[in-house]
Parts: sequence; structure tokens; C-alpha cells
Amino acid sequence: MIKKEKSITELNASISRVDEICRSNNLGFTDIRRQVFEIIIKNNKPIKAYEILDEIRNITNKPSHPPTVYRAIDFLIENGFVHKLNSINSFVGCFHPKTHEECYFLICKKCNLYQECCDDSLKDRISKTAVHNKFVISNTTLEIEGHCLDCSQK
Amino acid sequence: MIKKEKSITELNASISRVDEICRSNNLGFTDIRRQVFEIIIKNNKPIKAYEILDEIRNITNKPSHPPTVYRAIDFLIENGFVHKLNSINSFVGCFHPKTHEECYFLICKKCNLYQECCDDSLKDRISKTAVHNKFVISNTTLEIEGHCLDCSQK
DNA sequence: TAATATATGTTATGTTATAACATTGCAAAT
DNA sequence: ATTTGCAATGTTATAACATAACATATATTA
Repeated sequence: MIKKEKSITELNASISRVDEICRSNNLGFTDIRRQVFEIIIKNNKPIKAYEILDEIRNITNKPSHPPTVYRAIDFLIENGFVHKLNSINSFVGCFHPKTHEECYFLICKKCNLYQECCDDSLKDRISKTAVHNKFVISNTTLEIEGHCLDCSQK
Repeated sequence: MIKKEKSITELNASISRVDEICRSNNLGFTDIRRQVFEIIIKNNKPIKAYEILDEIRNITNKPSHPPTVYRAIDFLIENGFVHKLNSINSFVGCFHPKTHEECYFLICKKCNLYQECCDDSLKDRISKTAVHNKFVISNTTLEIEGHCLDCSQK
């Protein structure tokens, strides 16, 4: 459920998967891109671009600048490895890249943990709404904010 | 359908409705708030805060500053008279305020026109997803970007 | 090895949004 | 009538988020 943190194993699996996808698609999974991806998925919560920048600076002890981070993020988003949460200007890792186009989210306002919730019934419903309005979808933002079980019990 | 512009009559009706709601709820529908609301709904397309600011400056010929606009927007959003489209940092008027909590949108990337699409089946589906995840919703961002009928035919 | 493409470094700036405090105007309490 | 309190607005400054433009480096391949 939403509060579950990702284990080291899961994180490593996720990194390997992306590595693999990049290799087989001839995408350069460069050091920076890998670092940014790792920072995002290890963070466990949505993370902001400038927070990523701070971490990069800490790790590398070199001057780093916003474009470096934003470029890496762009790459990761383009290839479906991370998603942007528009409602909070933050980024989250995708734990099943390439298995679906759209990704929907539950975001807890209290603990900040999030969960992907990409059920097909939801996708179908959105798709039907679009068809009904003669609308061709290119991308969907669905971000459900509220409180997760743990936080709403407190 | 999505391409339909609002008529003067509809715009006036919308303003009157908000006026009425404010009166009966003891909300100050001040000059600035009214101006910002009118600018937003007359614009017909999602509008950005700084575009609103420019218009205010043109109308009043006085120095105006971002907080003025953002405060008015906050008021209008709090009371359900306008919505923010997080995916494009823009604001749109709501043509049926107080009749539903959540509002979903179709946004055409080509012509920029938008449409509210708040069908109950969609709302139910989202609600079910939340329940299934033991999640209590406080607010939902659903923004479907793509092409409207007219624009996808061209 | 030169030419090309891809990625990154760097500087500067653009865009979006809010904090903090001063001022105004109006309405209720004295 | 005067003070007090409050909601709204004015104003300055800056925070937070994001990209343009150009220089440099690194890798590929002709």
C-alpha cells in the first residue's frame, strides 16, 4: 500500500531494468542520468529539481547547474523512467517503465509518499470520456491528493 | 463541443451567478476579484497569471503587482469560480461553480481551447480507485491533453 | 583525422509564485 | 465621534521553478 518503502532489492531491480532498456534501445544511460534516476527513486517521495541538484552537488563536489538536472530529467521522462507530478512540481520514479503510457498517482499530503495507480478501468474510463468528446489524447495528468490510510487514521 | 466560444450572454450569466453566490455567502466580490474573474472567463482559453496582470495594468493604467493577481486567483479558486490547470500553469473559469467539487479538463494543445468534463462515471471511477487504495481524496487534478475534433482533422 | 552527433558545462535570464510589511477603508464597539 | 479590529490591497523584494544560448568535451563513424 502507499506507505511501503522500496527495498534495496527493488531499487536495484529498477535500475537494472532501466539499464537494460537503455542498452537495448541504444539510449545513453550516462553517469548524470543514472545519478539523477537513482536520486529520484531512492528518495521514495516526490523530489524537486533543485533538491536533486543539491544532492548532485553533494555527491560530486563539483559545481552543477540547473540545466544539467533538467536535461537528465527530460531524458528520463521522455523514456518513461520518471514522471512529473504537475500539481507539486516534483518528480517520481516509475517502477514499471514501458509497460504503460499513462501513469496515475495517489499522493499523500501528510507523509508525502505516493503510489502509482494505473488500473485499466481508470484508463478505460478516461479513454471513454475522451472518445465521447471526440478528443484524441496525447497525455494525461491524473494526480489524486489526499491522505493515505496511515495518515488519515492519525 | 470543445471549440465552442462562450457567448456574451453566457459570460454575463456566469458573472451574475458568481455575484449572487458571493452575496449570499457574504464573500466580498471586490473590484479586483471581479476584474480578474472577467478577464479569465472572457479569455476563453487558459490564461496565465502574468497575462492577467498585463491586462489589469492595461485596464487600470496603474502599477499592479503579482500578489494582487495571485490573491484574487486564490479567492476565486477557493470558492470554485476558477480552476488552475497544473499541467500548463494556467487558469480557467468554471461555468458551473458549486455544483461539483472536482473538475476535470480536456485541453487542446493546438487551439488551446479547453472543456470541462466532469461526468459522474469518471468521478465514480476515481473515487473507487481511491477507496481500493484506502485513500481519502482531498483534491484531484485530471487534465487530459491532446487534440480536439477540429484540430485533429486538420 | 576530420566531420558529425550527442552530451555536458556555464552564464545568464525568463517564468511562476510568495513572504513580509505598509496602507487603506470600512464596520462594529466604546 | 473615536477607536479598534479586520479584510483587502499596495508595495518591495525575493524565492522557486525552468530554459535559452553558446562553449566545450566526448564518442562515433566516414
